[in-house]
Amino acid sequence: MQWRELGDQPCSFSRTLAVIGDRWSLMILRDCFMKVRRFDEFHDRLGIGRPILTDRLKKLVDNFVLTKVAYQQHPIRHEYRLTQKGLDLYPVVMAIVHWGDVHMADRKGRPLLHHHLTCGHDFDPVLACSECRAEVGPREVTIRPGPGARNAVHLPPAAAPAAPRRRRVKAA
Amino acid sequence: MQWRELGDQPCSFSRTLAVIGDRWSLMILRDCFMKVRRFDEFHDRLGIGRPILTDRLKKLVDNFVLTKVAYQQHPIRHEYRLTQKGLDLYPVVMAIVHWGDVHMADRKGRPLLHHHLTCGHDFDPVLACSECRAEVGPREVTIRPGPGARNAVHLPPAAAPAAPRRRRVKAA
DNA sequence: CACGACAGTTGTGAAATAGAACCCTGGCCG
DNA sequence: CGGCCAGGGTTCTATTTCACAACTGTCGTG
Repeated sequence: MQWRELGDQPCSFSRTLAVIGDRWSLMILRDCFMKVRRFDEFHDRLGIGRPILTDRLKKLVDNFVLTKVAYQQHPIRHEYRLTQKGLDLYPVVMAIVHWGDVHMADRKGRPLLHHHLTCGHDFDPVLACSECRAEVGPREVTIRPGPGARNAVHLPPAAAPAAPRRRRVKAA
Repeated sequence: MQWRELGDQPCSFSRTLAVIGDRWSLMILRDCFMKVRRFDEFHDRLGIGRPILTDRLKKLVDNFVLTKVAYQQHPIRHEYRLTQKGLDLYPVVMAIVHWGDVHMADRKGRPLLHHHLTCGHDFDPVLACSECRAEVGPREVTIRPGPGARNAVHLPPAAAPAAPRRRRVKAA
């Protein structure tokens, strides 16, 4: 399977990866949330090759995650800003950062602290249920096909009992 | 910058990407959360080349995201299971899925629904503050260096006022 | 009018990938 | 007891993508 086929799957995860699922797109987005906006600034901070940066920025703009805004005429210069669609990636970025904080920090601790202006505390991002606000873990969730399901390929065995695990151990 | 250098940066985001930041690792993880465990099952569902699958599974095992468990002797066969470190990636996966649900679903709607067993409702994952439980958006958060910071490279201009944006428009 | 800032484009060689084919272990089947 | 099958890989090659360096072009300024 190639990159471009990913976006055609009936799976929100694949479709998202088709847009932001490569190393540089995600690094660019991280910087976007840190108020980085200009080509050279991305280039300097990321240590990325210019052609790749051009390509990724273009893809993100084409997918409406970023938008190009002129910040001056003479010569015309643009900066890249997050759209609402891009801003909505904040939970993804925060979840990734938090996992790194917990599992990949060195002895000295996490490189950054996040401060919640609304409540005034340093905080960790938590995955919560939109209905009951409790923290949600993988064990407390089941999935079933939604209106956009096209087939059962992406459902787990538990939700698709028609395809039981055929193990060839002793029985069967 | 190459892949392997990513993990050395003083940035939780980069370090996380060094472990899970490629297309196939993330797709494998998605399937892990859907109870997929075996080599051939990953292979069939993902449409991935066997050599790449071998490589990615090995990397995930080396990074303690997955662990290899024998499920039978004679011949010995293993399955891949999420470790706690791997299970902790649930918020990342859910955040990605949710973004896809909101922004990449086709007319028919989202392919999967998530049901929270604890409260009994279908739900959306929400990024909440660990301290006040309110939903958190990018505008309500500031960041500052933590104990593991090595330099200011990864801080935004707002948090590193020593490096003001030098724009060369009219003034300056 | 040379120089520097910004924002790219064009090359070229090095690395990663896709896809098919092959290998190994050990049951099971006739 | 020879062949076949399943599971889980490894080897091989052609293609794609990437990294890195150099070059282009527009202005504005000294």
